[in-house]
Amino acid sequence: MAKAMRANPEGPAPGRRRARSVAAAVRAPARKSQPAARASRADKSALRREAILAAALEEFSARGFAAARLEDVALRAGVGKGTIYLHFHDKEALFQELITTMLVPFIASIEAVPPSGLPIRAVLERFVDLFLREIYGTERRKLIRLIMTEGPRFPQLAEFHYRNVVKRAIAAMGALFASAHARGELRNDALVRFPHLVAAPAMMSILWSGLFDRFAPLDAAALMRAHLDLILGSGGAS
Amino acid sequence: MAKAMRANPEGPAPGRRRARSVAAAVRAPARKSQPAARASRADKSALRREAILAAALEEFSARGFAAARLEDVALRAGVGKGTIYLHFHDKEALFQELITTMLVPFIASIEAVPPSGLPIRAVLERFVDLFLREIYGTERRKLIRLIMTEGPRFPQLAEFHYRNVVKRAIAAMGALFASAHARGELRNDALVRFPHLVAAPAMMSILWSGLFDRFAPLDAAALMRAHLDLILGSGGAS
DNA sequence: ATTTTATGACTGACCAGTCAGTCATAGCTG
DNA sequence: CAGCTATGACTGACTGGTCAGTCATAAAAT
Repeated sequence: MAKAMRANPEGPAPGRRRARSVAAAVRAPARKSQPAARASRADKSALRREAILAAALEEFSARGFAAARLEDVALRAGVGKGTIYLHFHDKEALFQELITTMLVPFIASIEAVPPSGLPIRAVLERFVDLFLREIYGTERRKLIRLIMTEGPRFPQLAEFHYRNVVKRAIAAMGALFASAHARGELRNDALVRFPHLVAAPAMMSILWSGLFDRFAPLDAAALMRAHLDLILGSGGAS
Repeated sequence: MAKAMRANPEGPAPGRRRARSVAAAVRAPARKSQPAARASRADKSALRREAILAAALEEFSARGFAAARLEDVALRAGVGKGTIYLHFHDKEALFQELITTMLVPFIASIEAVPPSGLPIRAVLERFVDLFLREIYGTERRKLIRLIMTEGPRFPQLAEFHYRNVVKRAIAAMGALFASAHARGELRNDALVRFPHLVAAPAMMSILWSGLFDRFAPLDAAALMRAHLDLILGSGGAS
């Protein structure tokens, strides 16, 4: 009895051997603007940190926070286990920083979108494109899923994400819908009262991709477009 | 260093002492139809099993599969740890049976809903009520969230759930929308092509309740009603 | 008394986090 | 510039604690 226990390994565990050391990549002096400069210690350190974060995203996202092993993270990053602790205080700090630092670049761009006088349809189409290109189509999708699945166990993280992403996005969307509604571009005030609704299919796509894509792939782009048709009442039959 | 590690305990861990033994409840001969009959072994066994399942739902849902401790499940169920192994082969089997047995009663009712000639709006309102009353308003909500969060690590479970719940529900909804569309009750065919869309706000409500309810409660009933207005284009302003 | 069921102390595996030792690099010296 | 030393980034074997699963014993049922 007592077989492994670690649910559904996937990938890394078995015959994996330490990813081709970052050291190799580091040694290559390929710095764009200063071609001749050797990688300094600071450069290498930063590269290692990045490698650890990328590896952590993979492992946490494949196994969940509790079941992910830091040794696997180290292995995947091509560093020793101890190195992780030179960059992060502990497992939880690594997790929190992973979420935080990978999301921060996006926080700025959330409200930076010009709410110009474009028709609501055009604005939403841009958001759909943005979502598909910059989130759904990248490893950021895994990040969002991590927040959704681990959030309940990390209240600080959920709160951070709420205050910095969700709340702002909802406020921005609400304003957008309010003005569109005032201009008579919406059939009713449902979206003004619950701007959340516009994002529901996006969340669903992300969840679906993790759960059912294996045996029932979902065309997220088509789904999102259909959703726009649905809530904005485009062409269509009948 | 090396402090506890178990992220965000909540509830049970500290000074908890074994829930008032089920044995006590079991001993009370309160059987409805056979008032005099002592609780038989089979009855007691079944009660214990139920208690374990209920406790497991609480623990798994609060901590996640990997971090939940079977000793806590036993404590909460008011039984010894060994007793769990009289009813379930191992931790994973307990988890899978939890999901499976608590969902099976619902599987039947999914397709049993009369797709009679009612207007689509009335049918959907019933579904919304059903969802709010039988899922969102009960501990089944935790079950659904568990599937969403642990599903990726338990492919069998995800597949079971897909084949027995999701696929059927989508098929039934699709048929419903197709006939409504044929009768001219829908503006376009978005819902016919992606019946998924009708469920997205329900999924979102469940996720939200686990993540953000603490500091930004969401009125799920109002959200669902607004969603119906939105996709069916009811009264409203403008 | 015998059989069935329940229990919780125990075991072994596992893993987060540590730290003494290694070694590449920065910087100094002649 | 070549050689040498000091530095601290890096490593992985190790420790301590945790927990799934077992099993000898106790309790209950018949």
